[in-house]
Amino acid sequence: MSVLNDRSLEYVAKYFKALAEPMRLKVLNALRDGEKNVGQLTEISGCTQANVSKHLSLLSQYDMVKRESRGNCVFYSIADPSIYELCDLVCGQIAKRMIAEDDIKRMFIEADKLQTQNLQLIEKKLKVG
Amino acid sequence: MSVLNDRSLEYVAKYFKALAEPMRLKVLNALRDGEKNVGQLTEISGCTQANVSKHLSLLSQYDMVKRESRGNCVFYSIADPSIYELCDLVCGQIAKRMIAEDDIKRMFIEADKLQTQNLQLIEKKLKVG
DNA sequence: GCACTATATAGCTATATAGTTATATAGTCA
DNA sequence: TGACTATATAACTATATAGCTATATAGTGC
Repeated sequence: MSVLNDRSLEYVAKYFKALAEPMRLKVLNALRDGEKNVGQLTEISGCTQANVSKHLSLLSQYDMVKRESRGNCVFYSIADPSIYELCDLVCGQIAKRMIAEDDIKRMFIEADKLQTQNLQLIEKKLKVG
Repeated sequence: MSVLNDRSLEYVAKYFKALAEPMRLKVLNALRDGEKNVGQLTEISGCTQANVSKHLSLLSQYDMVKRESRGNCVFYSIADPSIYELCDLVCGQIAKRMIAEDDIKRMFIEADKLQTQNLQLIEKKLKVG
């Protein structure tokens, strides 16, 4: 990075920007266990198909995902596994930051499991109360 | 990343977003060789002092930089060296992408040197013409 | 106290883009 | 061909923020 000029910095920044949207991370995350078509990704992401298409278009612009149309479906898969390295580095950093922050620490350790347990607890309390 | 819920994805996205601005990358890059005060960083970045302060504030919010005031100066330094790991990973990816793209390939190899040479060539031509 | 320097913040404008709905495009199958 | 499905794009709105200028805050030295 020491020899990067302004134009290169812009390029690196744009690459990070591609990873700086929760919805795109969600899509990338969904592709961890193999290719999926736009319809599947739309269902997983919970937003509109148009929006997913737009995000996928941007991700493929940066060669992060690979596009392959079969029949009248289009399948996307991870083209650049180093994306996950990036994400894991960030997660590690964030986790470290959170050691002292009890209220959000839980986010990273089996967060979804805890969520489910909490929901069950709330349901129980509602039944009792 | 596989167990991250929506809230966590937002958090990771925000972290990437902090790195997704050329000016902030420039500041972080300037801190590679040790701490600098706001005045120095203002000079290096080439933008207003107010803007630099705002970027530094955001970077310290994510524990990327460390703030230390001495006298009536405030010195900033890198708090989290893994930022450079991230940047290098991205640079590696981008460099790989560019092998086939001749027009922007030069960006990464002694880009600044080439820029200087070009400027000198232009100056020469202007003197001749 | 006052003058001076360094940094941070407030208020503003301009721009980028995530999300939407509606529509266009491309493939399949009758 | 036409009806249908899947994906991409167009046009728009709302929001976030990078940048600016002006001002506030905090430290130093008289």
